[in-house]
Amino acid sequence: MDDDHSILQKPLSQLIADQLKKKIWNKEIEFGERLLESDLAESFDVSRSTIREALKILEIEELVISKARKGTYVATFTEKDLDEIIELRTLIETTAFSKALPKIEACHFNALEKITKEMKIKAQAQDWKALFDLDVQFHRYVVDLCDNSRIIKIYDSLQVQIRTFLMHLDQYYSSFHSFYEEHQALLEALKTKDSSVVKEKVKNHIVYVEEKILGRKEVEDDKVIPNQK
Amino acid sequence: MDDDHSILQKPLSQLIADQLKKKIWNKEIEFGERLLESDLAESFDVSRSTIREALKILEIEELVISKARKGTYVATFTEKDLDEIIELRTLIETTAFSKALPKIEACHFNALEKITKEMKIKAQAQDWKALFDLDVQFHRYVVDLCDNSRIIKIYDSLQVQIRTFLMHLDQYYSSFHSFYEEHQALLEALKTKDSSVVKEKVKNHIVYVEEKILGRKEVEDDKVIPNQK
DNA sequence: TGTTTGTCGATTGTCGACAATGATTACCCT
DNA sequence: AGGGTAATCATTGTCGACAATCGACAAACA
Repeated sequence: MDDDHSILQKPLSQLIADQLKKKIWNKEIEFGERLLESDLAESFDVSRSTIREALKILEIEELVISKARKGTYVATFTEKDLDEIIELRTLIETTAFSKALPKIEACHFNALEKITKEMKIKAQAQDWKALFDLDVQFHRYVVDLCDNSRIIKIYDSLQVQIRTFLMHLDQYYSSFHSFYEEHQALLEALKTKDSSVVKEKVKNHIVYVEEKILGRKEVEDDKVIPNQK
Repeated sequence: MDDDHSILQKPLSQLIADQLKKKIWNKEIEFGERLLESDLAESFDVSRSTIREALKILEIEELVISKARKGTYVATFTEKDLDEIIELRTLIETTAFSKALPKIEACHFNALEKITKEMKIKAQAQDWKALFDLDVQFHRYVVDLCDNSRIIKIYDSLQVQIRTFLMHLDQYYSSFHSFYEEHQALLEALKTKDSSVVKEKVKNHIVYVEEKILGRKEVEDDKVIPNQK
């Protein structure tokens, strides 16, 4: 439907990769599904080489995995994957926030407050998608101040994976208002300029997201989460 | 070694990628050098498509960076990059070690002790290359127990980058014996099974490596080992 | 009947050629 | 002569075809 035969400034393979990503996010392509190069080439009306490059891009983003001579498949997310992602995100984000702390100026607080206020509006409008975008924006804004490109890159990679996972959930378990309050609290924590306070709040926030958004209860030693449909 | 007209079980592009990696490590290709697809294709006697795939593989490993329509270049390592890598390595490795702690059994300690003893031997033989391999082996062995594939993957990626950097140093500034002692101490720390002790020691160890191996601080009684080749 | 082996189709890997784009040079106009 | 513009050249992006390999099915053998 979206014809991209307009002026292409970006490589075609990149556009294809983006479209494929959207298709995965829109559940037009399921987890674990095999991505057949020839079929994709036909459906996108490009050559297989281009598809190949697009798949390599998605592989870098860890959205697909390809095994030699066995094809490439959309990455699957098990409970274990989710645990890993959350653990890593906690580690990376507490560090990034802590590192960003001394660099935060008034202007940054203003930007963050603007985002938070926008959240309040979208929460009242019950616009989940907008809220999610604002969420990403908020966290990414702070992480970006941490001055370590590798940490930022890892965060982005995690964000893509989280988004992919969220998009595949049938329903979200969060209340709109508490979502806004959470980020308000996060902002307040940042304003204390106290590293340990911030770290604690970030950790707390991620646990909150885990429990509320994903509908998980307390994390016990054994995983007792009925996730299968 | 060089002629790959034997039975290839792996994709040609992967072999090329490996060879390119070696070339970078052997300083046959310098940092920041442009990798011209047509030249590489000719020198490896394969098609440009294959070279392209190989470069994409190296891009995933972050050994090269490619800008659209501007070519791909060998990644450069500035002081800032080194700082970033060390910071990230400290974060990842303290976490991984700490997570691995409860999973370490007697058999693991045996394996680690074996590695450490081997280090002592190689230290006496002043075999730097073997020592370096044992070093990687030691750390990777523990990290592997942390039960988070994403953390392991990040660690591997860092290791590749560190190796790339080290290979380009003209000389090392470490004493062989202290190198062995460091890992012995690391092993002792692990045996305490105390998370904070381990984290502290790992942090300390990485700083040690930074200062000694990379010569960021002057070291009094150590030899300077020329980096052959 | 169960196992091995050979053949075939499907799919990925590799190739060389063409197209699009960026950089460089040569040229023209004032 | 200088600055801007058009021709050119080098290099990456894309293409369609061929080759190598894998998986499945069928045939031969015990």
